Amino acid sequence: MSDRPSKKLKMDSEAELVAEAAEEHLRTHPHNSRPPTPFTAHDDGEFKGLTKHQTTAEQAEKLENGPKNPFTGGELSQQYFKILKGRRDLPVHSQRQEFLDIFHSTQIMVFVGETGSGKTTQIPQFVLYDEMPHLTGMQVACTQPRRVAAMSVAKRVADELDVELGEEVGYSIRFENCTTNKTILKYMTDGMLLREAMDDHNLAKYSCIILDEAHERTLATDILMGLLKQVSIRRPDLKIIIMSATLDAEKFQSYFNDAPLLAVPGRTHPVEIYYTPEFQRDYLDAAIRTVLQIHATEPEGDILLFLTGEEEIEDACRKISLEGDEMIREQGAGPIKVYPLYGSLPPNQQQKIFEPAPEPLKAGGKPGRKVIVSTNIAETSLTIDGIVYVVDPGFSKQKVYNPRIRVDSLLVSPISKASAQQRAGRAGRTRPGKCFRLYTEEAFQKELIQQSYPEILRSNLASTVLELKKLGIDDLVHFDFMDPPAPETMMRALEELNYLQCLSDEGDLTPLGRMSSQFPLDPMLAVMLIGSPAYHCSEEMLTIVALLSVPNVFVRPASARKRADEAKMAFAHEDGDHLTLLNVYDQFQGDEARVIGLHQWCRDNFLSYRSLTSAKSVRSQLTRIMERNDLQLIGGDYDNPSYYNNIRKALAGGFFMQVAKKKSGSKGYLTIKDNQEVLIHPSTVLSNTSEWVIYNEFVLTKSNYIRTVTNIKPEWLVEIAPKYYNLDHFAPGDVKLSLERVIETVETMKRVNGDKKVKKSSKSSKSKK
DNA sequence: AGAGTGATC
Repeated sequence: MSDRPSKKLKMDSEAELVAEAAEEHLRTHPHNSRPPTPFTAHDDGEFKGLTKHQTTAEQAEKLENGPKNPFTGGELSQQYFKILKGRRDLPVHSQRQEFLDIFHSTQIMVFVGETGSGKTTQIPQFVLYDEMPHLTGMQVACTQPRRVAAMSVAKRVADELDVELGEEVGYSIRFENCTTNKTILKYMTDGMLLREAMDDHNLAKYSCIILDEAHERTLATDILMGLLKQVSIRRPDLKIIIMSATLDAEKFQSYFNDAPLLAVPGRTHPVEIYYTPEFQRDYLDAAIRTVLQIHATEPEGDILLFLTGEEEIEDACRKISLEGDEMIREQGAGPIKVYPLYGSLPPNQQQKIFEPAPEPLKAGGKPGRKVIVSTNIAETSLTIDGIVYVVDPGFSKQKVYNPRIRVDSLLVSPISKASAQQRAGRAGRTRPGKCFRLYTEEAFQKELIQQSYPEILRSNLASTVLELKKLGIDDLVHFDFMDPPAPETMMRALEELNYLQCLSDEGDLTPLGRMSSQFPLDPMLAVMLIGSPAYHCSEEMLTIVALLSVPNVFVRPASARKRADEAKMAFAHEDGDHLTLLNVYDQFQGDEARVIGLHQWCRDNFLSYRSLTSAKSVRSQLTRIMERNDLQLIGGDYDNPSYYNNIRKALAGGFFMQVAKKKSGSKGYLTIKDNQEVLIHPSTVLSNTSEWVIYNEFVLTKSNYIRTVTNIKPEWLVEIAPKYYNLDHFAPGDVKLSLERVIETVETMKRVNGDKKVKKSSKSSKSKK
């Protein structure tokens, strides 16, 4: 508390910065004329006499005790007091004063609260009582990695504060802004806060920003941390809290200039960990045996088994069910019910995991047991109460990005220690549990890495780099990432954005780049969309882009693969998968589907209702952004013979870097520039005769595949992207030779046509067939 | 010839 002269000096410059921030705030929020700090409540409200950043836990608790709602002045309900009692039992409550002391003493703090500590619901409320945003006109934001979490926590906290959801407490997620000008506490997805930051570099409307679940290290969280570190200098009045679930908080502390830490214990039951004595060669088989053994020998309680993917899970479910039935017949075991759980499962089937375990076969008989076989989704996104046994083979599918060949792939890889701990914790939510790890203790100690690699190290960064540029960060090379991505990944992203003309040769944002950054899309797709009015097909391109940014619309259940493939062929377009997607959407929006009912129509045609409806929301969001940017909404004339050609040209305008050429005398293709040998993914509708194709993605599974492909003409490419198709930069080979011939032909045609002058009217000709 | 962990704007 000593006021040394040096500090005094610093205070002065800080005051200047505060004034600057206030000015900026005034510019963007002219209605608010209050200085950001210091602030004492003088009006007759409940907070009268309290000074911001000097309140105590006692004062806050007194206000919480009523009789009036301190934030609205309204009456408090019975329900409120009932919940308040429960809140006071949460582990964080006993450390409220300790929290406030640190909060007051520092601009940035790290808060570690393990499962059950109450951090997500309580800490933001602690902040409210100290920041008094309802009196200062500022807001408190709390970010979550997932939409459902943002929504459900906001609802809970609205109840705890006895206010209507969307009024004082609200949430903001994509497609849904549930806040008003009364909102003082806003739960939001981290991606949403990042979007806001792109238009408001100082996040001027917030007086405190809480990043929750920071340990998950999502791309958005990582960028926000880097951004907030910079904003904290420009806005000394902004408080920042980094919340994490793991004890591995030193990394956050040291990143934020040795920010102080507060750790609060969680409230979970102990979980006993068992390891296998030796390495398991076949983890799938070991997992199934372990589940059955638990069922045969362990007391009542449900089982959660972690596997890596849909097929593996469905397979395991079948086997466990079969063997379980045999155990009932032969050993008199209790009944067993097995449920799969993975992301692409329809919601009604996902819900089934919450059904109670089966009843004993006869009264007083052996208790029934529920077994859930799940992907990582049960590690973070979904919590299931009643799990007592966890079986953890130690693997998950993880995204890996290879910048050299620009390939995203999903690899089955060993999980991290943190993940293993998280999985084990799932057994202790309702009572003490057991976790069976199907690897040795030595492997756990020596082979598992501490934390999973953050997403930023495993992703293509094209959209991230564009976002950073839009955030006003010019010097990306020296941007202070918590974990800096590989230089090669950054270079690839910069290069790609330059070819797309989103960045100039100097690395500055171009008007096209600025516009592209407004779309929640991969820059390639954004550029394609922005360019589409020139080909008279922005309506069609909106549909295609929307469908490319939702999960696959084609459903292919293992039990009906052949019928599903036939259903798909009914939508097929001879020129490829993008046009096939367009056909699907047009029919989804058509009369026949409406008459049958969209759900039924989707079932009949093996299409995902969920994906198609979410594509519809994406499409309307993208349409609004097009309108806002005065981009023409225009659909082609279906009867015009060049209708599909225009769409294919527009596709090439975005995908000109993702092109493959058929290898002569082979079923394979070569990607241009990289000369990677690839196959067209078996899911395509395209026959194997197309010479040149553009592809949506390059995936590495059992082989190198290009997926979602459309047949194009090479002369379009050299016209659309002459810079990229500068052949000096191509390695010698088959592709280069073909391109040289193409360019030669194009040049010749230009020369010949140059004399004749191309007729301008050709575009408007609507010749009917 | 043969196939999708999870999430987000």
